[in-house]
Amino acid sequence: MTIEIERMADILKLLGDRTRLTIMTLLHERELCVCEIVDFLKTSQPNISQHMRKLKAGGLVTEAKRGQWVYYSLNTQDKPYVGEILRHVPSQRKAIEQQTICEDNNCCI
Amino acid sequence: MTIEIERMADILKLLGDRTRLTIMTLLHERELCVCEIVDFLKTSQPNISQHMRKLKAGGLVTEAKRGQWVYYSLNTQDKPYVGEILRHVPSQRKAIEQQTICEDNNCCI
DNA sequence: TAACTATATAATGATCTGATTATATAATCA
DNA sequence: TGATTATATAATCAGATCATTATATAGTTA
Repeated sequence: MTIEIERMADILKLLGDRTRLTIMTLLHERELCVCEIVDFLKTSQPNISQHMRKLKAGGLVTEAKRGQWVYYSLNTQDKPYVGEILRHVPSQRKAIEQQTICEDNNCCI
Repeated sequence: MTIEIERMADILKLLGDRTRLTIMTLLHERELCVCEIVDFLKTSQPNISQHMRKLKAGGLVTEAKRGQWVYYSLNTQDKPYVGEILRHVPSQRKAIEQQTICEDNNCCI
């Protein structure tokens, strides 16, 4: 029981960071590769990579390698409260659609 | 919009700590005074006091002074996802009932 | 094979955080 | 009023966290 609280606190801590919460909200719309997330968040690739590693270690996302790209998607079926949280975060859909992903460096083409 | 994500991340960060998440779960059962929380969590009074200050600053709890005691209760009506989270934390009700609150120092009598 | 692209890892450093110890404030009680 | 109880605040510190810079790995393409 105590262990479960600890585990939940760890998950909430992962969500309690602006960058990671935004990433999770983006992934709530659709699967994305690292370079898309980098483009969207206007931060460095290693920064995103480190955050993805934490999210993966926490079991919140899964990865799928395709060619030279690594696609991340949500893995939160077993944590209904995470879905509930993401449903309450302002959607990033419009922002995603408006942005021509990878327009600068033409990644993921 | 971005501001709202920031705000949500701040709230989730508050919940992303074992001590505070347990406090919130206790308060989800009923209003409690500081000394009861101290007794339950087996930690120091200043430690709880600091956490309560953070929770209050984050708008997650409200306080009510009665005599020399300060009672805290949840203030999450406007944050439905917080209630959703707390509903998924293992209940502390039995633990609360089992424990004779303040049995050692007879506080809150 | 060499150059290029996408991603991961490592090292570093500034900042933040949680807990402790000591002290202050404020209400109650004898 | 003085002692006691409940709570808050301040100072300190070790450890965690986030971002950056530099470098490594691995797949792709010319």
